[in-house]
Amino acid sequence: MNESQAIEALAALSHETRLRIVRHLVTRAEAGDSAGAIGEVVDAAPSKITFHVSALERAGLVSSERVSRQIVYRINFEQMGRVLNYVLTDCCANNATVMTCCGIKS
Amino acid sequence: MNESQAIEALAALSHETRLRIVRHLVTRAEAGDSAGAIGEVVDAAPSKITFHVSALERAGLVSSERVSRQIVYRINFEQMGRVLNYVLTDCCANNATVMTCCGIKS
DNA sequence: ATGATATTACAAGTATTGTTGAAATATGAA
DNA sequence: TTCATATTTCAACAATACTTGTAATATCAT
Repeated sequence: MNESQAIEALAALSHETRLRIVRHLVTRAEAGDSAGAIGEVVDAAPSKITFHVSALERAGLVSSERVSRQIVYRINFEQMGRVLNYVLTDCCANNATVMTCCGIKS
Repeated sequence: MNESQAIEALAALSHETRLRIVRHLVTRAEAGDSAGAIGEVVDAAPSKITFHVSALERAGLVSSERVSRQIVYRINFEQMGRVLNYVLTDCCANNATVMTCCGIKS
């Protein structure tokens, strides 16, 4: 993960609706969820879901797969971890205080 | 840390100049650095530094202290850790894959 | 007080991002 | 093919964020 990828991911995460989408998709894990179902959970119109979920997908935080009439979105756990690792390592130089406050032991 | 604080912090981190400022202040640690010195390192005009460093300060990621004619800025390591912890815990439910990709053992 | 230095505040303009509703596309069922 | 459902695309608009240069403020030294 390079700087511009990290910036895109951080920007994608810095929005209430998108954070709600992420949280919901995390609970769905491998099952994922359709745009329509996501829209009901986060209470947003279809075009809004497309807009925000596209931002998450561009950032690599979410993947999509068409399943018949629906498009199923899934969270990309690896990418979420990479973003956190980028901030921790490339920005904070694995600072001990940051790691402790982040809840990391070693 | 609540959701809106996390969103503000993530937004603050999702900008090239601000990320450069953070990286620089991390290397300076407790010593911190003045606005002018930061401006030279990240190659930005004074008003630009004020604008971006203010965003970081509003997000609690940086603190400031006047020392004679200069204002010294310091990174807030605790807050950096809290943001990462928020994403890891409140958004990713401490998912094992996320933790592994983030470089966390336990 | 005056002048020099460091920083911030402001205003104007530009750019980017987000919202909304309507039209277009894709898929499956009758 | 025709209809219904699911999603995307688009255009117009609103709201934020960023940049730039200039003026204002704060501090220190003379």
